[in-house]
Amino acid sequence: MPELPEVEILARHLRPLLQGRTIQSVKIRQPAVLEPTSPTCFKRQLRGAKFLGLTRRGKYLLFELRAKTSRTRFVLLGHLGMTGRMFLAHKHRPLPKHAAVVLNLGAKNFIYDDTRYFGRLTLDLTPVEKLGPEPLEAAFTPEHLARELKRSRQPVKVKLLDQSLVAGIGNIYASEALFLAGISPRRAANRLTRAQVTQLWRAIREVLGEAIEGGSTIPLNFSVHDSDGLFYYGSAAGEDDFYTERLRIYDRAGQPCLHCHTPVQRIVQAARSTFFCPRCQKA
DNA sequence: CACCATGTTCCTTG
DNA sequence: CCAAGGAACATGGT
Repeated sequence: MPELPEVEILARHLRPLLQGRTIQSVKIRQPAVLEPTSPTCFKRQLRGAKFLGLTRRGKYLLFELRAKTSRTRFVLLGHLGMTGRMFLAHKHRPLPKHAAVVLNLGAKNFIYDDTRYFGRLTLDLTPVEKLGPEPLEAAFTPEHLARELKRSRQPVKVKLLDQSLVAGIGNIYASEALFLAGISPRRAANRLTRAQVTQLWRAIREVLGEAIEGGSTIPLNFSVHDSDGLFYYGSAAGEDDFYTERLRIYDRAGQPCLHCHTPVQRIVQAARSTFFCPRCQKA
């Protein structure tokens, strides 16, 4: 469940579990997720390396490691795509069907599982260089947002998915932020008023911040104890209901708007679903 | 069989 | 060079 808030929650969860652990061996079951890094290069670099830290940038996870022989630091980049999960599990647990990469840490394995294999676990860091500012940090200002939106005639909803504008907003939170800001997703990015830009800026931060808080304070939303007593990100029974209950507009087509009870509309923009209230978010 | 799915990149077109 | 649109990637759920 990977947009910025979910990735942030995962990073906070994994950080203390990985810190100080050494990779004993590496199993690659789906080489495509390493691209453009080769399996040979990947194994050579990771075997014997130790986890020093873990940070997040947009929807990416940056695993900081120290190499075995050279003692040099390097970064392993992770991305969950649409269906990726990363978690620790006891070494004797059977691997999930779509486990793409398994890092043996001794008693436990670090598993990257991804049904559709759209995600990445790679040594290539170039995607991170193209990202815009972090939406919850000081570099993301209303002025930045205004300047970037001015350059585009695309619908504002589509533009919010551009990771070079601001990093971490995905299809769900784009709809959520526009709903909170009371702006139509169809409005051309460069035609928002100054007041709307400020509203949108505020809404983006509120929606993402709230999702991190909500997800991180309620254990059921993000983890469940497996038979080994280990945390497991995702796939908790009842999680989907819980998760969607927190969303105000996404996936609510036909249901009454929480503000005015007008039926929520679903439209398609850039081949992706957008949800909005035609009354609260007028064009 | 149809359509839908939390993402990104590549290719084409203008 | 840039903006914008669409296909591709691969698998599963309804």
